[in-house]
Amino acid sequence: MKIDPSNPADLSAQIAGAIRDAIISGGLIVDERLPSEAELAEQFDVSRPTVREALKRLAAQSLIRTQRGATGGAFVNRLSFEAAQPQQITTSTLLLSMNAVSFETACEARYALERACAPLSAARRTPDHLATMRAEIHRQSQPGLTDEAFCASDVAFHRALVDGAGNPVLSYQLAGAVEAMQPLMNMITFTARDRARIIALHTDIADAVEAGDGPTTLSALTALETETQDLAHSVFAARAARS
Amino acid sequence: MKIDPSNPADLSAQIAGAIRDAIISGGLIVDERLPSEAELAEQFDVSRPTVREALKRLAAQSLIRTQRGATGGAFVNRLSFEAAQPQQITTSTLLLSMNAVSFETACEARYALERACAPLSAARRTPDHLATMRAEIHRQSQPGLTDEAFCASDVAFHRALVDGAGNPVLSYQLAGAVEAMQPLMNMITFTARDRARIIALHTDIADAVEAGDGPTTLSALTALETETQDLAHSVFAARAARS
DNA sequence: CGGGTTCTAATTGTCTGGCATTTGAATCGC
DNA sequence: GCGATTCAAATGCCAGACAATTAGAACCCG
Repeated sequence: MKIDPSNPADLSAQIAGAIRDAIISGGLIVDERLPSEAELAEQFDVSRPTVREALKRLAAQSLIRTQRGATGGAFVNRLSFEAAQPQQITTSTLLLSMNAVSFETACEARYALERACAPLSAARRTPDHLATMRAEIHRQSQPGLTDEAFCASDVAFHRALVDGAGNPVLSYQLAGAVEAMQPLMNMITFTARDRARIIALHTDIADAVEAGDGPTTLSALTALETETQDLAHSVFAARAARS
Repeated sequence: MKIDPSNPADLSAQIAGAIRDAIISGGLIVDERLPSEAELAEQFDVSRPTVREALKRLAAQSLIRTQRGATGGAFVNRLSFEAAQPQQITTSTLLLSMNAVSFETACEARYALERACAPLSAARRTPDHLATMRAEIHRQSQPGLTDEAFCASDVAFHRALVDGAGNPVLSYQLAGAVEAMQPLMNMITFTARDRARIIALHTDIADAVEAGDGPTTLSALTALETETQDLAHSVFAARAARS
């Protein structure tokens, strides 16, 4: 692991990159302890604060964790799906909000990905997943629910559907796509009739999943996408006309 | 933006979190300049190195960029899909390598997601995407290609397919799933006959995409998944028997 | 008056040295 | 032997300073 002092890039970035490469390539294995900050400083011929900045960069990506005390130090983290999801969600949310992605594009992506999970979920979902879906449908039908709460329940419903596929890779990827849509969905006001339609389609999906019927799940999801797109279209059109 | 000195968490982590929240909530907008390190140190009542550690954490997530000089400082980054992809790929790769995800699970997720893009790609791909796919097929048929190069070309082919959908959200999400599979694919040795089968299926996919035929693209993709799974199964079985 | 040059101030990047805090382990007393 | 104490190692944090970079202001000269 070497760095180039004449490189215009920050030393801390170079050091972080070197350590990251070592982790990715397998040179450093999970739970292995890195040299102490003082030792790293000597190895790379930089000061301790510079090493610390590099370690903070890695900590921000959950690649390492630090522990104080006698046997403390920096340790290579086992990157778990649970730990990676919040980061994934944050990044996805910011990507949508900062890049003027249209509702249409985001919605299309989300439903396309969900349809990828639907047949698997219909085949493998546990009773738990199904119970979560039913519970969220019930919550959505409560009167007096705010639009935000309705959207949050919608997200929970769809995440249960995705998790039902029993594939952690899919759950991880979809978490970003599904959660990132929430701020966009929150821009929509749902009338009672809109909610009733959505709840009916959710029920169709839950029924199809319960029956293990992949194709019906797919068509219900597609109907829900159409419904959502139409709803968003009319809401945005009305808003544009009013202003 | 406030921090709690008695909080057991690192001050730099708290500060980074406070600034991150400000960015997510819209309190700080794209390209806005943050206060200088000295000013932030005063605001949060910490030292400059601590502020710097916080800023490095944010820089590691591409949330800010820094610039030296008179009008320099830290600026809120516009998180672009291009900038986010390498991070997404790194994380996905580590998730697979560190969590003993089976080839089967990863492969299933990848092809499920790809199938989500396939109909869209068949409908919208530009001549560029098609040309890339054909070029990669051609490369794959070159004799003397190493297994690594073959896999890399395979990834490029599939990324072109995904990008053909013309949906940046999908491309972003899929980049992680497709690229992360490469290390797993590299564990497989491809015989000439294996390659010929894969190339034939790639050609089927390219033909279907060129014809704008979504269903055929789907079935070709499914055939490719089956082929890949069978291949991996036999390779791993042979390896297990030998040892 | 215009254009190029120099100067200056602001800001980040880095270093030195130090102290505080935490925490496991060794040591000592019983 | 066992518990309490001490110790040492490591991270967390701070103060101050200097170097490097950069944009703009001031200045000089034709």
